[in-house]
Amino acid sequence: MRLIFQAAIDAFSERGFERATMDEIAAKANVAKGTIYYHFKSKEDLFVFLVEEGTELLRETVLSKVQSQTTATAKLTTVIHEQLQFFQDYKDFCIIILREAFGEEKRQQDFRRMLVQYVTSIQHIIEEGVETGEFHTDQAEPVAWSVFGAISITALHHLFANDHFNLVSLSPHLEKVLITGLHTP
Amino acid sequence: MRLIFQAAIDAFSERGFERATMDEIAAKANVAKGTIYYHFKSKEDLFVFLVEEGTELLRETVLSKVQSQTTATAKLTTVIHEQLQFFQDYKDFCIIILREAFGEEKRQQDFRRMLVQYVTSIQHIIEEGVETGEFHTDQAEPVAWSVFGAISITALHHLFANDHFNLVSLSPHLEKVLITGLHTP
Amino acid sequence: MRLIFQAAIDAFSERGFERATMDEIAAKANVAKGTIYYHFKSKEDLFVFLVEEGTELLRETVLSKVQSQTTATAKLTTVIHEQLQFFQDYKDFCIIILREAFGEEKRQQDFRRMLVQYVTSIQHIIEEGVETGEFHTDQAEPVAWSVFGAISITALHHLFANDHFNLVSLSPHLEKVLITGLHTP
Amino acid sequence: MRLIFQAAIDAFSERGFERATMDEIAAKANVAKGTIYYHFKSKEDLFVFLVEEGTELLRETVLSKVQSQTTATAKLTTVIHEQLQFFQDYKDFCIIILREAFGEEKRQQDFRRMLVQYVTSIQHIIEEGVETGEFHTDQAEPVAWSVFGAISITALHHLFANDHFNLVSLSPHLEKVLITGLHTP
DNA sequence: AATGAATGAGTCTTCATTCAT
DNA sequence: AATGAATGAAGACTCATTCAT
Repeated sequence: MRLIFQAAIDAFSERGFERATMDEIAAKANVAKGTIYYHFKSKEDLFVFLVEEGTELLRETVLSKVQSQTTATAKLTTVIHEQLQFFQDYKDFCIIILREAFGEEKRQQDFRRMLVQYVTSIQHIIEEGVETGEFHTDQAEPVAWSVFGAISITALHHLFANDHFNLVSLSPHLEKVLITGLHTP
Repeated sequence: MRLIFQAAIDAFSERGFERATMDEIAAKANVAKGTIYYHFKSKEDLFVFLVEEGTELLRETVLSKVQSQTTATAKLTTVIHEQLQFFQDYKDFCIIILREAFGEEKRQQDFRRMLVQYVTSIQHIIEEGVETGEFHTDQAEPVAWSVFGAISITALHHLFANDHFNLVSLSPHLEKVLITGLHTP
Repeated sequence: MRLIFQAAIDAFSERGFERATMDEIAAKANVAKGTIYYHFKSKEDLFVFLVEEGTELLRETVLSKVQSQTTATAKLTTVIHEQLQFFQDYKDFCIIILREAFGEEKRQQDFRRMLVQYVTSIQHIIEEGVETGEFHTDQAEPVAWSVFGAISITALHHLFANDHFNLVSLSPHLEKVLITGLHTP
Repeated sequence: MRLIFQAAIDAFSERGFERATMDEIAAKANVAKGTIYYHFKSKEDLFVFLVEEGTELLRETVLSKVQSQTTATAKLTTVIHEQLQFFQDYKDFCIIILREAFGEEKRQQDFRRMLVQYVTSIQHIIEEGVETGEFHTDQAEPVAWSVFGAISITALHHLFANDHFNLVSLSPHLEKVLITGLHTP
């Protein structure tokens, strides 16, 4: 079961949902193909399960660290840092996120809903910052997506451009852009 | 040819490279399947051609407007505005960009190379701003990707969340995050 | 598996490698098309496997009978007789042999290599006969191919000219030409 | 027209009737595909025309030389020599002969009929030899096919085994086998 | 006479899913 | 619980042939 799970992450991230085959996953997991169907109703089912677990883990991992921070600024800094760390640890999963989150398929809509949950948490941090006077914006939603998009795409680019890049080292530069702003004070 | 081109954009953006079928594209274009193969060597070939044209158009559209600006700040503002406008005009293509830009397939690598060209142009603007003293950062590359990622993902989210959303209205909020910074002055 | 094998021999000999279709073979074998692909990687793979088995069988069948003969003359007579018998028993396969043995495709080269093995065995018999003084020639290779060619083409012609022709009855006439010679003593 | 003819021989011998494409032939002939259809009704038509011309040429070439010989032995020797020479000169065509002469397709039957004409001429020589007392056999037909088969297959083997082999040098060895016989006198 | 863009029927191949064991 | 042989629907691609120019 854990073997199948891991094999699926592997296969889906390496080749995407469509190109990954059940044979491939079975081989990676060292089980017979039928065994996968014993545990999961379908390929889609396996994929959705896996994505659910993944986004859940992302949310928990990042937000648990956030809670111990007091200021909104510190919280947002933590989000940047922890999301980078997560992408580093689960490179494969991070690829899946951006590859399969946009589209009209039911599965993609479900997936987007999970993502929205996560980004909404970021949005709450920003709204909190606005209330405390730390941040300044009147539209927290696009800002939250910008934060998420900036972190994700930057991470993804560096992962593909440079196999063993240390994503966390990007942290200060992302803080610079997203929190301080590019403008010279 | 133009019919095939348009049909392909349609199909690929609606269902992604894998799920879109040549039959589907042929039907949308109102030509026989063989006709597509008369003009393009393969599904992949058609896709690559289409993506090349698209990124080329994105680069030209955005950068032509940028050139008339004098300050780096004005240029970056223009990038944000024009890229949003482009995503609005070519919604379908913008979906393709993020869906198919990351992966190990040759096609995806080619695509990434084109994207890098575009983002490098953004990077140059930022470097220019650092030289003129407008901007402050010592790592223009991740910053450029952050800018691109923030715009793209935010645009994509709003396109899927709200069919007829006016993307350009996001412009000021993205400028706020990316240029001014979230922090209250 | 045996069903597929037999169906393939049938189809390939009836219509040749190119014209025979996997649908046809599947239908003849009474299995789903996918089943063939479960056992063989491709049409080519199936064909090569089948040809390998066939030439192997030809060699074994003919040469096992040859071994019990003592003189080279008796051995060559046996080759003629047994090869005719084999062509009679495996008419379909004998058609394949001459149809697909010459050409530049990899498959045809592989096939030729197998054929060469068989003909080399004939060549050894001739060389043996030369040593014992029974035969007289200084170039055993073309002689061996002549023997093989004479038997094969003659058999093939009679098979096509006359559906139920008894090939083995050709034996004495082939011996006459190939061993005794046409010339009146 | 001559260009198309030559291109077709090229293509058909290189890749066989099925694999050779009209596009390929058109390209080799440096004409548009439509032009071929202006001159020939179909691919089959082109092929049949070409094979007819070829066997016709083979028969004429070989038999014209034969006529000037007086004894049956000399005639048969000439057949061997001239057919080898023909195969040397028209290597490509000789490949086609054996590849496409056996099968149930109408075209293959037509083709076989042409071949039968040629081999019948050989048969007549043998019958003549029997009458003059030069040869000894009571079944001229299989003998004639043996002669044809021995020459053809031996030639074909040497053509594929050795690109620039001089086929005519095989002449004495084939005479040895087919006329004198292998047996030591 | 010659062209070459367009066609669509026909093939190979893949792969998620099922089911008897 | 687990297996893996069998399935067949679906999809990419090929290519002989046509026809308007």
